[in-house]
Amino acid sequence: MTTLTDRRTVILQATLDLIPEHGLLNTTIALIARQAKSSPGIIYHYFESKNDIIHSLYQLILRQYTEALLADDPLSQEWCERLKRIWLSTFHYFVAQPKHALFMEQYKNSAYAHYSQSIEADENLAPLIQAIRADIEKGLIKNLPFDVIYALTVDVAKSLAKLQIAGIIQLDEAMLDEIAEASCRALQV
Amino acid sequence: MTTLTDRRTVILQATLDLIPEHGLLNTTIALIARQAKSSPGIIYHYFESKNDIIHSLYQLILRQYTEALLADDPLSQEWCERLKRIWLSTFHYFVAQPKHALFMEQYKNSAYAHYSQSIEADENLAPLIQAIRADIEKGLIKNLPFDVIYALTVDVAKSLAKLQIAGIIQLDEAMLDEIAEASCRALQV
Amino acid sequence: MTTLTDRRTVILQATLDLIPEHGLLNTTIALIARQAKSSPGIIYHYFESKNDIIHSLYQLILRQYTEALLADDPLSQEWCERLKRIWLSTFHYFVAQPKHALFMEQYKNSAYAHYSQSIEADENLAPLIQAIRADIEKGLIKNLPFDVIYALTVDVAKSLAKLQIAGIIQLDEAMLDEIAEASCRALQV
Amino acid sequence: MTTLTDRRTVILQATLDLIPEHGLLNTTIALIARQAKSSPGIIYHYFESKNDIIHSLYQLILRQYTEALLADDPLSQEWCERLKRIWLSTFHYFVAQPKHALFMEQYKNSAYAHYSQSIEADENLAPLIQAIRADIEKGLIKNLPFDVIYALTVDVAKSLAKLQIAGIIQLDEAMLDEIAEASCRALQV
DNA sequence: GATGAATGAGTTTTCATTCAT
DNA sequence: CATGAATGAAAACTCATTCAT
Repeated sequence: MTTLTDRRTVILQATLDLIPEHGLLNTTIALIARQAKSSPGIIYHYFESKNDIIHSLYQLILRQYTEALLADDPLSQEWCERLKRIWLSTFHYFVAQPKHALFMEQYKNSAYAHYSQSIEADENLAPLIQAIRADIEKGLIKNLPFDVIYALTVDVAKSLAKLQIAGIIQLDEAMLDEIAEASCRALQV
Repeated sequence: MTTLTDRRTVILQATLDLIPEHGLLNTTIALIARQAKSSPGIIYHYFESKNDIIHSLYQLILRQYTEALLADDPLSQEWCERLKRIWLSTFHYFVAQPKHALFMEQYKNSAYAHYSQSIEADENLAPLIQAIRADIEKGLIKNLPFDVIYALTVDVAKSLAKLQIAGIIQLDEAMLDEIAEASCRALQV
Repeated sequence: MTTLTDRRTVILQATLDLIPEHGLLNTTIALIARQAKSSPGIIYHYFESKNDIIHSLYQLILRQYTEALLADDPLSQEWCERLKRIWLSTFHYFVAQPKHALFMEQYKNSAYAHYSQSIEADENLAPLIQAIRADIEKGLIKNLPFDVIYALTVDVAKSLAKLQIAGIIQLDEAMLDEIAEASCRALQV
Repeated sequence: MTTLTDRRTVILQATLDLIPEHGLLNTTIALIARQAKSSPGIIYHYFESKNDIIHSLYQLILRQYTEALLADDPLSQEWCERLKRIWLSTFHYFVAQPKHALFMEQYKNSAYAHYSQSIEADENLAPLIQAIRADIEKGLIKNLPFDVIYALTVDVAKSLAKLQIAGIIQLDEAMLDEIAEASCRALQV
């Protein structure tokens, strides 16, 4: 028996399947409906608008990514290990979930995400932010805005993941470890 | 007397003025025509399609950026100084040309840029790529694909420039220098 | 125990509650179902179509109005008193039942009421029509088509009732009596 | 050479031609376009929305009606003659322009006219309202709100015009004069 | 009887592109 | 060269109606 959550998920999955190839704009409701083996009308039974679908999908992916990140237990680590875990978790997550990486990129610079704000506002990341703040206060890593630290670690890992997905580069574990290691050095006081 | 190049430039500038605010999708030909104090019809005299406008604008901005980059003479520098110049030139260029930064983002994840390829293919960057290759061969910097080096320097600088433009962070010259310095350390053998 | 008539009535009442505010068009089956604490499906058990609901509601209201009209015993009156009773009953009925007045207006000029015919065809009004015919034959009131007499009395009363409902005018009993009186004079030979 | 006004008029006329038969709802943009021997897209070159078309048409018809009314010079008449002229002008206008009568009815009780207000607010009618006010002050006609007087004259005339258009009644000039005369008596002090 | 998910045709609106002037 | 009216193929979204449960 299908539940409300199931149906929503099927629609979100269909959307996720289509966006990397078609783009946000060309992923029409009709296309989503067909991919979900459904009809345009029913989509509006589960979502208010195309906007709602896109935002819901964004939230879902963000939640899954942060869960994966925290599942790797970066909180209980020493500072450099913590940064490396964040870096490597991010890279591996998006290489494993290429559609997530591609969707996030599509989303970030679309009309759907028109308000730009600090990632510090993201509640999912709260424990991580606190841990890093503590590292800064202990004088272990440079006193930089969290957005800068994020850009130097997560964004870099995500961007290399995309290059790997696209087949442009092939980074092995040793190289990855080295690059992750570099982010420690970059942030080290 | 207006030349063909002039008219094209006016149209491209109008497009650039509109996209950061309206987005690629909502920057319609009619809007561009009005901004360029022209008409929809004449735009098709100078460009084949909206696609053509977007791509031409992309090429123009890319050329201007690489010119700015090379104008800072990174080629004749020692390896770390070279990387820092690339980093700082990129940051300053996009902070000075916020519309360029915003357009590039809009472009990168749109239906217009659907083919992804290595930036090594970019002819404008050829001399820079050669210089860095030489640094690698001399064993000064890590043996990484150029795309990775690019991601660790240019992309990071561009991404921080966008945060600065958005007002989310405020990096002063000292901090910038430190972060640029960090990219040396990150790539150092 | 709920009877078929009960359920139909609940649905019609729900429809009547919604139409004044939402209009005929925006009073969707889904909305009616919710208002009737029921479901879209079951509505089609009691009515053939939305059309059927609207027409049934129209008939119901028309019947209730004519009942109220005849309850005021205009038949046994002298001609002018009769016209005044019709006038005043109509006015008071629609002021007391504002939703009925508003529905009738919505209905009259909708796609639902596309066939226009003489009100003389309305069986409910038969006794009244006969009484007025008799008045005409006795030479008491002008020899005008019944539709004209109807327009000069009932329609005017209904239209003033709507103004009163809307709060545009405030007619007291004295004024009402005077206007009703005027309809006698208007029809007097 | 066609002017902007011409094109707008053609579209409004097409709309007016369709509404009596199809109703407001079923007069789709596609239908209007076909009737105007045009295309859906161009409609939006001349009007902002379907709403805009409907409202513009309403204003146009209202203006034409009030012009016809004032063209009959009711202002320079003695009070009863004035009322009769208003009555007869209204009747003849709508019999001559049946589509106008039918459109006005469709409009009045549609989602397009959602705010109801006193007709005293209608600027076109200002001189007429003043003349009637003066009549009231001179003690010639009853002291009633203008909306009531309007309902007793214009609305009645319009409503009989519609019956005549529908072929339900056939009023000759003598009868009309008599009914118009009756509105004097109805309003006489 | 009752539910509400599902359908899909139909509606308004947009916009790149063309072309008569 | 230049204009801007005109086209028409989508797109998002709605809703009466059906039907499996």
